[in-house]
Amino acid sequence: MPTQVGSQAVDRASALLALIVESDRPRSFTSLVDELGLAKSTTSRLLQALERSRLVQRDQSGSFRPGALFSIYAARPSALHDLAELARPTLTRIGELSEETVNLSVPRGNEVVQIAQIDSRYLLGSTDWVGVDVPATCTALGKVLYAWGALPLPRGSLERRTAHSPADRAELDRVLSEVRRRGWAVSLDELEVGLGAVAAPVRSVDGSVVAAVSVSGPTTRVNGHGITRLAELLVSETRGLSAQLGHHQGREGVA
Amino acid sequence: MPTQVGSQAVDRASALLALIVESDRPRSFTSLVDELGLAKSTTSRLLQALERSRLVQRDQSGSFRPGALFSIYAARPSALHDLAELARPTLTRIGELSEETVNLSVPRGNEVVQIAQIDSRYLLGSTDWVGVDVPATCTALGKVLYAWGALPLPRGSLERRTAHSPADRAELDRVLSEVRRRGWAVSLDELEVGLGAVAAPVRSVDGSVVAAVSVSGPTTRVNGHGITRLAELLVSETRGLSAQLGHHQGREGVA
DNA sequence: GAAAGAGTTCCATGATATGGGACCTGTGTT
DNA sequence: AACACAGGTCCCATATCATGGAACTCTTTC
Repeated sequence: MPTQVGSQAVDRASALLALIVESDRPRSFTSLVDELGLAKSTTSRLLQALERSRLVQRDQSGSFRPGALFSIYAARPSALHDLAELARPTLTRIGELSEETVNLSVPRGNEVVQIAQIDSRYLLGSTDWVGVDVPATCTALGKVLYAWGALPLPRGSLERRTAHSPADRAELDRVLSEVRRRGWAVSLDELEVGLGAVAAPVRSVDGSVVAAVSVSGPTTRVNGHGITRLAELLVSETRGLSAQLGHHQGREGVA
Repeated sequence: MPTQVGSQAVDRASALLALIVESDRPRSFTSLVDELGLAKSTTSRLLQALERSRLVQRDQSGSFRPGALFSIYAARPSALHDLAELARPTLTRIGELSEETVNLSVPRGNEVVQIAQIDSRYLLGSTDWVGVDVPATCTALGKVLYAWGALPLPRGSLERRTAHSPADRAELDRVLSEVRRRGWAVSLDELEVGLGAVAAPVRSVDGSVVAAVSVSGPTTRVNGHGITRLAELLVSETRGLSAQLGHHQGREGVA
């Protein structure tokens, strides 16, 4: 099972590029040589080619970072949608296994933005469904994003929707540290009586939380034992998704 | 001046990739073949290699889009900083030519976030300086982002800081359409008496405005004739920056 | 049902990537 | 100062690997 027939040079260059993109800090020439085991001369030539095409660039110290083409891509308004595309298989799987509604959200400013939803296994349309101004402290997704600092904590008093919504800052802090401890968040009757949700974090290379995935449904189904089952499903699936984003277990970030 | 000595295959693959990343929408196999003039077989092989490495992916219809590695990169919290890195030469040049403070901002949520600043030609530290809760309608940067829909228009009545700040929605609308007409925005004594600024938009591949660059200083220097000079400088420099992001003149987007 | 279109696979050919080693350059060591 | 060493680039003969034409498959169109 050697390299597929076809394009050795391109495969090697791509491997270099992947290494550079997936690590969270610039890579030195030597570390790349060591990791891929290629000849120095070959590595040097390939990197020069990648540099010429703006796929990598060198920082002041000569280490390699993702190049301008990546910035160009990241500046596209649609870049986040493509994250949804990447997550699609995971979301679909969660939807099939749980038979509930699944959401993928990212923080934007002080708000939680939904970028994908699976509802009885159909992925919703193309436009972002911005959270209809729901108080994020009452949602499982919001709690996850708050818990790991992906979203700035709300200032002032908390907006509540039901008697179960977190009442004040002290209660919220308690809830969030519980979320961090367990690794997932839950929201029962907090946004609306009869509505329940469980959510887990998606992490990036450097361990920071960049998104959250939730499963939600009526509390007739989302309750007691069901919650544990859903949480386990979510945690294992989001762990896989995080790995796709280059996250390595055990790098849980500082926050 | 044929292809540099070294790596034909990698250069060609990179050219393909650049084409895919810099275009606004998925590219069909044939359009890529036509544009680069490579043999179908070669193109096919190279694309397969890129696909294998997650640098490109096919959508349902078989067209090519940037692959998961790009999403991985875009999900990094630092992705926007890298935009600043890309813009650095441009900002520095503006700083040297204008001898005033230069800022690069992007919209995030409902706010304007500064991601780079040049002050008497020094680039500021690493942390984002979030706009200290300044009402964006009183700033040149804010006006640019509002004018082309990069930032959702504020709801309710406008916060004012001086007698020159836009007073109401009607005035703001008038100002914004003027901004669109001219291609740049100005703010004089609107945020603080004695403070003046000029700003111009940075556009992405699809023509949408993704960022803004401003020059600001005391109205003793930023005034009358000086403003026109600064605006011309800004417009020509941001046009160059937009081109680096893949924007082509004449695609000014729909908004 | 034929024909055009889109894309992949095959294969002989030689152009092109390869890696060893020379070479350069900057940095710390005696 | 002279020296050693690591990090990196350049050069070049070799043969491996990419190349493009053509054959082939699958799908869409008329």
